[in-house]
Amino acid sequence: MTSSRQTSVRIQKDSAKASFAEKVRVCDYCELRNRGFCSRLTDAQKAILADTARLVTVEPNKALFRQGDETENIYIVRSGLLRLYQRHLNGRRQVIGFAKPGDLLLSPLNERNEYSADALDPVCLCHFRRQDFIAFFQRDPAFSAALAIAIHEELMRARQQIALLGQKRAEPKVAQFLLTLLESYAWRNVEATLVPVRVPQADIADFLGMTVETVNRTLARFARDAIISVAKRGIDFLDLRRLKQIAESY
Amino acid sequence: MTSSRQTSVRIQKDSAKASFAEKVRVCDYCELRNRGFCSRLTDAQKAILADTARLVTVEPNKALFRQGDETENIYIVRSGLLRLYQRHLNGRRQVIGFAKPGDLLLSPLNERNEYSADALDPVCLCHFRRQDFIAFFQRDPAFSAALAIAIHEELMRARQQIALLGQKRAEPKVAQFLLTLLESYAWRNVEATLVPVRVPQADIADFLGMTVETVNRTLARFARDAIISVAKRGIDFLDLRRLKQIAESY
DNA sequence: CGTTTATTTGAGACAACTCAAGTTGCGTGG
DNA sequence: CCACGCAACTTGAGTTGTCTCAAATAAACG
Repeated sequence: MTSSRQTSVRIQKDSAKASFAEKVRVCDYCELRNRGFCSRLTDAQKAILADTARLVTVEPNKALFRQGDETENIYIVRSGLLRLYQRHLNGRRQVIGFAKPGDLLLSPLNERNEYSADALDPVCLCHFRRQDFIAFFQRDPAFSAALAIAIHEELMRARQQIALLGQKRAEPKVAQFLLTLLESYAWRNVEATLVPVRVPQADIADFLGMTVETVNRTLARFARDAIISVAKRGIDFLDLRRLKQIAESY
Repeated sequence: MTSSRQTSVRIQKDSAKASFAEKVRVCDYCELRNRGFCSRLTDAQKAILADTARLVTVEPNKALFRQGDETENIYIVRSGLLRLYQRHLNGRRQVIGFAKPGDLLLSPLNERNEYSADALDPVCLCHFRRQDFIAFFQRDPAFSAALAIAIHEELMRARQQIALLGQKRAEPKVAQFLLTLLESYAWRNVEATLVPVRVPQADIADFLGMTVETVNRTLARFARDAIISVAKRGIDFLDLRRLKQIAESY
């Protein structure tokens, strides 16, 4: 169980004051314009959204927002990785996922945050006032369709995790988790075999519903068998074929 | 693992041939007009939907549709209970939920069914051609908003299940499952303490990621401790307070 | 009434958990 | 620059809950 951390978000004012044309250019430069949620929007829609967008950065291990707080903002991740988690009545922490570039955080359909989010590494995000988002949502049918699709994709990811948690043995769980993690970094380079962040083992444990010790021993076994290699900067995938085998083993 | 069952759906022609006014009346009589997905629609929207709606019934233990097939229809459950499940590469079956009256089955956003559905008891549903649904979806922004909300609710239910599966011990899992099941029958009568269907233990096991034997032993323990009482017709809840205690125990 | 399917029970194995102790890495302050 | 403290990671030993395998009811179905 992690102790509660202080929220620390830095808003970049320059972006807030930029002219319309400049803001559109911010989107132009963004490598995500054709990835994730943004890719579903037309240029016109992007321009309108950019008009109300602000940039924020979050330092590693700091909170972006907390479960239960009023949902003031909706976020789109530009870079970095965040852990998303819920806390349950008995105090147990359930990590519900990891947000990567292109992901939409929080839904305008909720008044309060369904989950907390903290940064695992330096994170940069666009954010929008929920009210603006709702207004846009009600005005533009194509936009609400895009949102429906985004939520639907999140639903399918949640189902993936259900399949993962339904597994009984530790090795397939960890293997599948590692593969999913790699996938989320492979959208640029198909041959990528490096995940460039260190995901705390405690987070993996709370994601997969196991103890830290078991996660650790499983990772150690994978490392000993030269399937992966864990370094300070992240995880190297040495034997993808074998890892996939393990992931699919019952 | 259940053997594959034959799809057997009976379409009620009389409804298909009913006049516009009569169809609206079908909605009027439906006790679900203010529950679930339908409750989010205006009378005008309901009338348009009813225009393309057909009624179907499914016998117990028969399939309504199968994972991977082309999504021709979208369904709304009127009565009965269905199990929804996916089959994974290794052959494992993951029950992803149980559909109750008012629930929307399948998304027009998918070309193919994400999951299979079979009836646990006699089931009656409204169904719509996916194409009609999409057309409506694109034409009416308020309708796509309603759909987004429906998908979002499904997402939150999926997160509930994630929390459930994240649990390590068997008793809290089964207890929480039972409470959720009861809840889905308590929308009319708050004091309801009876679930009037027999959910096969194999389905519970594949839902919770445990074996039939463990599910059985856990249920037996609950019954021995007079927390529940399992009969042919369903489950009686004798000690809700105790069950909630167990559900929240770590 | 025989055949199939679902539930129940037992005994034993084993994987994951608990508890406890050590190690490593890293930032802070002397 | 080193000493210190804290948090994350690692390792070991022992326990236990769940799974596996096997077999005996009990129900459902034609």
